[in-house]
Parts: sequence; C-alpha cells; structure tokens
Amino acid sequence: MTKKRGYHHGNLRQALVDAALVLIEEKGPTGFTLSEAAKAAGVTPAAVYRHFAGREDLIAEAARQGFEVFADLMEHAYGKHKGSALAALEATGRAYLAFARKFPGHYVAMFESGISINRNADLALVAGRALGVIEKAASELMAELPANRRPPARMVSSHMLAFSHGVVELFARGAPGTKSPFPPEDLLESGIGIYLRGLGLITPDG
Amino acid sequence: MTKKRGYHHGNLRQALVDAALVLIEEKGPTGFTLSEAAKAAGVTPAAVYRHFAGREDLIAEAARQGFEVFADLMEHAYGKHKGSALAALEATGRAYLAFARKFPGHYVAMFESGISINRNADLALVAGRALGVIEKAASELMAELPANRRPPARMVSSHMLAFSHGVVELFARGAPGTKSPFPPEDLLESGIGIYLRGLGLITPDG
DNA sequence: TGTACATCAGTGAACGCGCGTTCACTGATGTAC
DNA sequence: TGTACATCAGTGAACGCGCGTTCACTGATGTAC
Repeated sequence: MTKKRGYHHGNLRQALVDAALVLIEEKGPTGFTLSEAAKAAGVTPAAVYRHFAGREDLIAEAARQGFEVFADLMEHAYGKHKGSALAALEATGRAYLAFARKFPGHYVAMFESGISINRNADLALVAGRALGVIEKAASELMAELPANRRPPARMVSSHMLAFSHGVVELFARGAPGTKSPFPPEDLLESGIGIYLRGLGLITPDG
Repeated sequence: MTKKRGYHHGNLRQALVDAALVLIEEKGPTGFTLSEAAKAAGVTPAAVYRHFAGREDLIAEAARQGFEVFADLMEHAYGKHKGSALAALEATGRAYLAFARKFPGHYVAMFESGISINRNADLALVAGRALGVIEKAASELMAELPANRRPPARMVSSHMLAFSHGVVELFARGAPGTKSPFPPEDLLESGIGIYLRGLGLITPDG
C-alpha cells in the first residue's frame, strides 16, 4: 500500500485515482467527492489540485485507465482465438462482461459517469483502441459470409456492444430489485449464440 | 401552464414532478435538486415537503409515472399485433426505444437515477406490468417453436430488454462522443431481426 | 562529503455556495350553521 | 346569504453541512558546487 511516508506522499496522483475508483464503485459517480477522495488518500483536499484540474479531471483519468485495461483485455480475448473469427467475436462479448464485473469502478467511470469519451485526446485514443478490437473481430467474421447476406461490420459490432452493455446494466449489477432470472454470463452467451445463428454463422441445429 | 393563482398553487404535486422531469432530462439525475425543482414550480423549497418525503421520493414518483406511460405504450404496441406473436415482440422492442426517445426525463428517472424498482409497492407493481408485456409476448412466440429448440421465454424477453436498453444507452442519447454509426432505430430493428432469425422464426433468406 | 539553495508537494485556514430540512407562521379555501 | 371557524397549503427565515476552490505558507527532496 505504501502509504504516506511523511510530508510528501510519493504517489499521490495514482492514490487519488484509486481512492476515486473505490468511492465510485461504492456510491456511484454521484457519491464520489474530491474531498472524500483526498481524505481516503490521507491528504488535504487542496493537495488534489497539484495533480488534477478538478473533480471531472480525476474521473476522466480513472476512465482513461479503465479503457486502457479494457482495451488490453479485449485484445487478449481476441488474440486467444486467432484461428476463428467467430470464437474471437464471442470472446470479446464475454470480455466486456468480465471487465464490468472485475473493474466495476472503472466501468462506472467509463460508461456511467457522464464524462465524454472525447474529453481529451488521450481518452479518445484509448477508447478507440478498445472499441476497435470488437470492430476488427466483427469485420473478419463478416468476411466469411457471402456478400449478398453480409451486414456491415460496424453494425454487427454495434449490436454486440449494445447487447453486452444492456446485459451488464440490467442484470449484472446489484441492479436494485431487478433480480436477474438467469446468470448474466448465461444470458450473454445464449443471446450472442442466437444472434450469430441468425447471421447464418452457426448451423440451425448447432 | 396554469401557474400560481395566488397563495395556493392548486396542483403543486404534479408541477413538482414535471419540473423534476425537465431538470433530470437537462442535467441528469445528479443535476436535479429539490430546491431547483421547487423554484421551477414557483414555490419555496419548504413547500415540497407538503407533498413528498424528500428528494428521493420525488424521483420515485417521477419514475412511477414513467412506468405507467411505459406500460401503456407496451400494451398498446403488443395489442396492435394480436395476430402475430412475432410482430408483437418486435413491436415491444421498438416501443422501448420510442419511449426512451419521447420521454427522456422519465427514462432517466426509471433506469438511471439509481432508485430501486422495489422502493415501494406502487412502483414495483407498475414496473411489473410494463415488463410483463414483453414476457407475455416472448412466451407466446416461444409456443410457436418445437419444444426441443424452445428457449425459456424469460430468457428471450431478457435478451430483448438487454438489447433495447443497450441501444438506448449507447446510441440513442446525446451519448457524449459516441456518435452512432447508424440510427438507433435501424440498429434495434436489424439486431432484433437477426436475433429472431437465430431463433428459427424467420426463414434464413427472409 | 558538506553546505546553500531551488523546487515543489503538501498544509491548513478560509471563503462563498447551495443544498436538504425544520419551524412557527400566515393567509386562502371550504364548510357548518 | 352571511358569518365563524377549521383546515391545510404555502411562506420565509434559519440551521448545519460538506462541498469545491483559493491562498500564503512550510517543510521535505534533490541538486550544484
């Protein structure tokens, strides 16, 4: 943990991001305050301004780091199935859910905090890298279909994203009251399976 | 608009809900404050407490009214396609998106404000009514499939909900920066189409 | 190796702000006779 | 129809609170000589 070793913190910037992530995870993007994050890092609120322009800036950095991890995960999932475009696309969907589960603070900062993906160049770049993986997987998969029944790759990747996101939001959180009838993983897996069958990529009785 | 006609407002309760909806739509569930809602309704903050227990209570009522409209819309969409279970289910998906577009304040109060669907009995009841329509449509559609390749109706309705929700969240809002590559309506329509084909309900070349 | 000094990360006090909430009150409305 | 009175929806002043942000400062660290 390497906490305060005197007057100088040593790694305050990252400590603030980490504290913010915990707070966001626990209380939502609303519940998080600069002062609380500072306190959690063992530091005066004013110290935050040595490292961030303000509250929004801190959240943006948390989101950026989230997209970094997310992109790595996506690329890893994709790379593990180099042989099969079908398996690769399925894997990115699973990776989406896995990421949301494993890094809830990051996920909220990225998708629910209201900060724009285009807030700054760094953020936009890494977000593009993450989403690009799904698009690439979709694109390669589409190449396997005859041209006359091949939907645009971006449409397919958008479908995947929307479905994954919906499953996360509605069924994978402590979604208050909305008790999931099935494990989110199953819901995602079965939904993607049916969808891919609809594309003609899996045999009807597969 | 029937604004203040003297000391007594006449319909303050609803005026507060309406003001809250506008504020939520404009600034998100975070940006909304009791005081501002009161001001928008032309009334002292203290007056709110004659009608609501507090801030959360007001949002819950806004959400409840939203679910009421939503349920009506769902039932209407469903009822218009009595003959075809397939068309009926498709219609509920479209109705979901249409509702989100037409009543953004309600939508946010219902799905993004963090208030639980089970916060009170009224809310739970009407939310159940809305979601029940999709489940019924899915259930009837599943009856058309041979038992050996008939997924659980609740799974199918969950798929529909997740996909619709994902499309709304990612592509139908002023989703900051995430410019949609396709109109959300097209995305939803095509996605549902592919999915239903995957279920074996539309001919492969349909 | 020791000293002087520049750098800069953090302090702590202070600010103005708007929030949610309470309270005793007031004045409009509705009703009994 | 007029009067007395109960009801109750709204007032406005007050509160304590924690927030984000600023400021002049201080003390630890690193470096030049």
